[in-house]
Amino acid sequence: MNKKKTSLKDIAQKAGVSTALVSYVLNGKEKESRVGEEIAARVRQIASELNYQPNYLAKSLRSGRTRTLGLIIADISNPFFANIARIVEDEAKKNDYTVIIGSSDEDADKSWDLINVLINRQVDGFIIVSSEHTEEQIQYLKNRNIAFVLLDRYFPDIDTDYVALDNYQAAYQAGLHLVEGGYRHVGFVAYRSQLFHMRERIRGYVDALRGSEAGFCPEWLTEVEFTNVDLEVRAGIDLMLAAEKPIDALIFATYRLAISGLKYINELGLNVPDDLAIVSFGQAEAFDLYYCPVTYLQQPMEALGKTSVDVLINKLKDSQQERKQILMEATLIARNSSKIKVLVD
Amino acid sequence: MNKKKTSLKDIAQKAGVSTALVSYVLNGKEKESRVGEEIAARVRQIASELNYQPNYLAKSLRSGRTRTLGLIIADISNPFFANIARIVEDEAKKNDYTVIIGSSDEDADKSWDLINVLINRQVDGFIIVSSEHTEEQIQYLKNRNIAFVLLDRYFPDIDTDYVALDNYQAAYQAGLHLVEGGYRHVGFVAYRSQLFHMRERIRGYVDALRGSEAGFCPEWLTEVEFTNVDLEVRAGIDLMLAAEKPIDALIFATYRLAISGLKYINELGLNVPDDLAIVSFGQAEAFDLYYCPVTYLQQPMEALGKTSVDVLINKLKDSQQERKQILMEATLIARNSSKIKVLVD
DNA sequence: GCTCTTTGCTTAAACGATTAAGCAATCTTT
DNA sequence: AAAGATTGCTTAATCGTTTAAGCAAAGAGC
Repeated sequence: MNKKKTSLKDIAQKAGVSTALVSYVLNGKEKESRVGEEIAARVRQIASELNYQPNYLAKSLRSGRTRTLGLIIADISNPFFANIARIVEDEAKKNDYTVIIGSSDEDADKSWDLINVLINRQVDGFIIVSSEHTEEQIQYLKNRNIAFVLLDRYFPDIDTDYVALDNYQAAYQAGLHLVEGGYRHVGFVAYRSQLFHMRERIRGYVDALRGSEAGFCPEWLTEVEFTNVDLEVRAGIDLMLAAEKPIDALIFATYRLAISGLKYINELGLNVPDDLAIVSFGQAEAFDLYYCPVTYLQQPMEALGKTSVDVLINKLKDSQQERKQILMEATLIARNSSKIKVLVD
Repeated sequence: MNKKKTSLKDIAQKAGVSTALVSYVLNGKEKESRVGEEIAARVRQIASELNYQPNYLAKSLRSGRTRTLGLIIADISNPFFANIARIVEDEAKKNDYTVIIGSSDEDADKSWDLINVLINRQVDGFIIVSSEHTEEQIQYLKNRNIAFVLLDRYFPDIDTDYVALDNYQAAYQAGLHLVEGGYRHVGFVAYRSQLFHMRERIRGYVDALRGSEAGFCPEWLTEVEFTNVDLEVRAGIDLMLAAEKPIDALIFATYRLAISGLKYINELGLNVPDDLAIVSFGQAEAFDLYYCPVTYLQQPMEALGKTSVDVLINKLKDSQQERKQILMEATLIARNSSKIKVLVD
């Protein structure tokens, strides 16, 4: 029943030496500090007897580094972020870092809160999936000289390190895939957001359609609020189906949107892909279970997560590191939901 | 460009007072410590000018409490745990606690590592979803007098606080539901594990069938390894379908198993529920997307997560708290995958 | 035998906060 | 006016570690 944690002092007392000596021994600095062999052995012996575990608080206070990273995401219960979080956790652990995760719910105020709490807890650096209207926060971190790297989303107008997807090419690829598969009226469901990654996805989609025979029609683009996904997705799909030129294919800009939309398409009794072809961003087990496996844009999750950690840790080691602005490509995994259309005419 | 963080000392210097005074003021102890009004105002003024943010490391080192909880789960990328994690995070934050999450991958060694890392980081207490063969770790925490509460899984032979599901009644309920729906040969896919919650699920299922006309047949029970889910689920389903009395309904003991199993059932071209009825533990968006909405056992996630945090925090406030051993009930959400069978004979 | 180096340890400051104890100066009381 | 109480602050110890600096004893060099 060890009531109290054992400290350096306890070991020092029991060994009849100073805490400095114990510290040297337990940190493997015996050589540099010329510690006697027998005494070193005895210290180690006593340390293990007392089951000594160093207090990281004290270490950190002294060293000024906590070996802790803050990870700010929208919502850990969203599978995309949960996956990212797991990869970040593992990569951090490999480098002896611990991660503290915070969910911002895409809310700028909550994001501020999280950043402040984590700064107070002295994290060494941040990995941030930015929410809308958080440019100010990013600027603040830059000014305060706090290390961070943006993940998945970045601000083109702020010079920062980032690791993200090439969203334009991903969306373009999705649009092209459908057009080449014989679909002419391709809809797109996105979030109503000024976040660059979302604008890029929309831009990629629009460009792909503009390059097609049928062109792009604004009626085919639906933008929904973060806070009211289910209702607005339904309304959007209704509109796109009732348009002058009704859509025969639909791209979802995120996994969440796809889940919501596919449920509704089920309810409507529409047949995928005959009535409506589907492509979605982000992989998900759910897509495998769908009666018609869903074509999706596979993001290099592992690479995104690992790279962001590595970029950050390198920056912590050497603050003079050059800017790292990394874009990765998505891979389109074609399945039945977007199979080549058999033309009737 | 504040290069350095501002500390109490900086404020004290600028105000021409001692750090003690500053500490009293900023902690609202002016009354008890009889601090002059103007000087208090000045200190506050300077603190906000310098954008003072207290160093939690120092606070914690002094107070012996970090206001940090460790949450140990199997895998944050599993939606069940991700959900739990989010709820725990929110409830903790309400009480001014921060959570550090660690994924053990159901591996006892990794679990030990996590516990040790978090102890070194001086977390105030743990919320633990135990992996198999971690009884020793739990006993260690008890002996060291470290606060913790078990979540979702517990060990009947170790006296601890816990918050979990009544797994026996949940599985029993699932079995009964299918039997009453006219299914006679009900299979069960579980993990091969000595973990009590899994044994209870199996026991509940077996008892439900034993109480039915057709009784229970060992061939209908498949247990698969954590590490080889996909292959063993397939093999198990093959066996249960080829049994002397082939199954006409199937219960999955977890969400992961269901995803794996449903994929295979799709591949086999079996029709749910006509060829095979389905009930699964755990809700998931994926179940909504399935062509035939899946009947599932809804766990009171919110209550589980919140209660575990509350139990732990109460224990931290008052270590003499009595044992809290809380079992919650699952709700069966009946959908088409288990609809009442139209008997042919 | 005297200085110089090396060996093997200790002392003490520092990280940033909290807080019990102490000490003048002023105010109250009788 | 003397004693006691109150006010408004400071001093210094403390939490557990690290690490530069110091110091005594032993060994080396001449």
